[in-house]
Amino acid sequence: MTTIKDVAKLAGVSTATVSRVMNGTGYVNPSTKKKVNSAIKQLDYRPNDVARSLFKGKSKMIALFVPDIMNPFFPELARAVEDVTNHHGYTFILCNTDDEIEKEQTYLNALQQKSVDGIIIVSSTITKELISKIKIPIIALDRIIGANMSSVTVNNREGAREAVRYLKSIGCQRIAHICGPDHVINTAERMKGYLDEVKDEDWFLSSYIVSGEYYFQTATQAMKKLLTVHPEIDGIFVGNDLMGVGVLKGAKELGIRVPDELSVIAFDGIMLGETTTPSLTTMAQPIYEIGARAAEMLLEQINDSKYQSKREEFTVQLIERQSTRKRGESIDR
Amino acid sequence: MTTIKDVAKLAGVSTATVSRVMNGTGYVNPSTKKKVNSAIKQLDYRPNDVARSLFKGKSKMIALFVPDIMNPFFPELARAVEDVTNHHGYTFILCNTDDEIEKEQTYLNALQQKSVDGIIIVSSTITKELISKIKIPIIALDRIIGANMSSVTVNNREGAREAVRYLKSIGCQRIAHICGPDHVINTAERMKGYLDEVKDEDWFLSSYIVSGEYYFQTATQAMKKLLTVHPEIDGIFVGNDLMGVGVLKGAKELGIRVPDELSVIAFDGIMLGETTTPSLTTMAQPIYEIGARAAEMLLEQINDSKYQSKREEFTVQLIERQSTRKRGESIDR
DNA sequence: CTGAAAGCGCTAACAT
DNA sequence: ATGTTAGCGCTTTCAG
Repeated sequence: MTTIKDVAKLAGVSTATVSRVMNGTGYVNPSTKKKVNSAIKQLDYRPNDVARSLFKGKSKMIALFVPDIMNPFFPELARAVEDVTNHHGYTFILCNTDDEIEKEQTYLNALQQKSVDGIIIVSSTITKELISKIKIPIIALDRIIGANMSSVTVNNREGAREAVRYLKSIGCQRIAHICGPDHVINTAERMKGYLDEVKDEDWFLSSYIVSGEYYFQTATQAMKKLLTVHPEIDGIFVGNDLMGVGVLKGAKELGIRVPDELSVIAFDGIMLGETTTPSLTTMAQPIYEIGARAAEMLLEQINDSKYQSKREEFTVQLIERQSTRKRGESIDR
Repeated sequence: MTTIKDVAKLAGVSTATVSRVMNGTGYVNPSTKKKVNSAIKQLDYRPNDVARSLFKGKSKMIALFVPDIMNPFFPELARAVEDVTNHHGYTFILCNTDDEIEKEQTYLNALQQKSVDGIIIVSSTITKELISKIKIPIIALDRIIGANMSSVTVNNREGAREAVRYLKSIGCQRIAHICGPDHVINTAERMKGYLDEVKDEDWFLSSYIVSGEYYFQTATQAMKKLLTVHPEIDGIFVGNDLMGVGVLKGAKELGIRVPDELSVIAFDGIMLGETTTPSLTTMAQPIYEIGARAAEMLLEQINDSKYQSKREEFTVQLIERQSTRKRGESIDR
């Protein structure tokens, strides 16, 4: 490996000078600068980032924690974070935590020991105590963690309300909800939104709410059980798209026609929802934007000593596709 | 940040001794070991990995290059690599290259400067020259890169043949192929397999082969155009599952019933293929296994100075689902 | 404008 | 069995 010394020797200057031209710090005579640059080129020299990191205590790396990389929502999010961070010269590290606090703990330690500059976290299990022990900048994404840390989220509750209102507006009379896992804050928020709209309806039953655990297969099962017990259900608001697709699958298996007999709306707006037939109506999050915004905020926090933590909330947007239709409207396919 | 010096001071020993107990190298008196360990605990000391890396020239990090993180195949693969590497105490870095050689180049440099210990690469664009400049261990995954580097792949050609033979065996008379992008070696292999089985059939036309570029939407378009021009087609072998789902979508839009009028088989075996209705018959790769195996090989190569490069090929397996059915068989749904 | 030298935190000879 | 010391490759005072 060629080092700064080799360059210095070849250019006939000191290592300090080489460092100066590399970093553009301090004055250096144009002619020596030329010599140095040509030496660098000649040797195809690249500075050792590890040595740099050791000196600076920074690594030019940032990490993203996601609970489930197999849920397409997270690759889309990761993609955004990666784009932004790369663009600013950072190396991006993706960590899959399975929403297990032990894995989060392990990653947190490992990354800290590597002088990672900042972390974006999607987590429901991580605790404030754990975070407070970490001195590096952290941003919460998709789910608020608490404490006074910055976060980027969407209006889950209002989005859920909108979804349910939409179902009502197209004539659904019995609306159920397939929710996510208990411990996820989004689950609670979206459920609140659902309840806001249905709890005073005379048809509402608490057994209209079942959990699909944010998994495809679990949602299929849950949906089938639900519709078997409650065949009167004609609309379902599903907690995320992955489960929404599971519900579509369950309907097919039950011989229930979507959207003719049952309207389904979900949440997230991932590409998966466009692949099915019928395609999935959904409350779409601006996935790329929130990922990108979180990355930008993290970079601000890293580079600005007097950064103030803030919470930003984005709005979800209804995307009507084929899994919902006004009651009684004709089938034109 | 607490350093080894702090620990040494508190324990009343030298930093060398602390280092020795941490690493379990050399002799150290049980009683001093105790003192050191308690000092470590008391200070909640964690060694600085950057300093370690600088000294050792190794970072305990390994990276995986994938061409498209939005294709669910790659998260599944990444998951496997991550599991294995974490299990061995390595930090895992996922790099999305978009199959662009510039991004690969950039990542390669960045990672090398960070003393990354090894890289697993899924790439069609990377060149032998680029690789040969890198001195760190590299393994090719999913696609052979050439040179004499280790690789983990599947029997694409034979798998493709099997897929087409299966289509024939259930009575398909006109079998088309939606292939991936030109530059991907898998595309070529799978196409060869297809051609092996159909090129001598009197019905075969070269216009039965169209590209879906490994994208969902492109495949949908390609499929619709194909079936419009060639309505006689009754079987399609699709280059991967993502496109397979696109083909299913296209069929729905065209009003072609799958599998009654058209049988569709794809390649990969990702979870996405189970989410659709009909679910997708496919030649399933052992995704997790090949990812895990590549990771293991990389670790071998990192730790074994006399490692011999090798190529391992796994077998794909037919998974019959709902997108294929024997001609003339009754519909029981 | 440039060089000498200290030091980031750790490990591995080399002494003792 | 333990301490001393010389780096790993880089950056940044501090001199000149």
